Amino acid sequence: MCHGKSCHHRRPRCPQGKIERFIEPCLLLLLSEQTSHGYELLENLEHFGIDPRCQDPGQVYRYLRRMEKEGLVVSEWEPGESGPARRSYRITGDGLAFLNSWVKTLEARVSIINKMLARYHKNQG
Amino acid sequence: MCHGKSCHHRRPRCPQGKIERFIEPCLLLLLSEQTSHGYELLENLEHFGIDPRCQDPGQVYRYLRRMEKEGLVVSEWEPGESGPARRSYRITGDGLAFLNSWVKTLEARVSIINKMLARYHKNQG
DNA sequence: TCCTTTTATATGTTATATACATATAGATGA
DNA sequence: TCATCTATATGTATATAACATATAAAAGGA
Repeated sequence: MCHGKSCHHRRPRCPQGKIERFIEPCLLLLLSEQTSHGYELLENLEHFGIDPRCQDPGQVYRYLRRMEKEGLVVSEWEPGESGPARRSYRITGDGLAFLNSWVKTLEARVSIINKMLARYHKNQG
Repeated sequence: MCHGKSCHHRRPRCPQGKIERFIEPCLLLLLSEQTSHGYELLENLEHFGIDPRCQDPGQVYRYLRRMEKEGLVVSEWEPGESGPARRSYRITGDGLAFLNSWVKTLEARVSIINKMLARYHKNQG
């Protein structure tokens, strides 16, 4: 993954049109499947089509800490199997409920974008 | 529409998950269909499922001015049929091209969100 | 042993975007 | 004349994302 000091990759400039706070429901979904820690979650965001090089690692850690403060997840330190200790996160009941409401929001968003795209394509056709 | 001083409607608190700068492609799409002015565009955003009470009118005018500065649209003052003068906007070639690239971006976003939603629903099923 | 890389977490600062509030003014009609 | 509708615009605060950097344990090679 190379986020270390020696890595000089530049994250590509990511274009507009991001979904605000989208990594939040993604993290909650991953945690609804199994407990995990920041670094692993960062890698697994890739499964959602989020280029990990596009993703600011700092943001992931900040979201996790915030979600814990809000009671959506809980964490505890855990010795690393190989490597340094990790903060292991587990989703709570509130977290699951919040994920459900996020899903409704996202479905509404998709429907709005699709309405716009349909109108665009109708004009072209 | 009641945006006047005497209107005490409060815009409902709109939840997270907005698509960043989404009104920009919506405005460009509307302008690709016909020239229009800010106030009319504001009302027509409703057709995209955007609650006009959720939409800050000031944002619409700011986006129009910015897009003009960027050469995506051009404007000229026009006497109002009834009511005050309007700034009438027309889309440019650059604006049409930009709309096309926005559409690609939005299609990519939809596919990412759908991937996430599919995974969520698979877990529930 | 020293140095580099990988794994892992965290925060400071700046830039951008949105939300909220308000100012201005011409036209219309009671 | 006074309220309302139409119409455009900007000031400011807050939220979000982007960019940069700090820290440190463990693993492995020279």
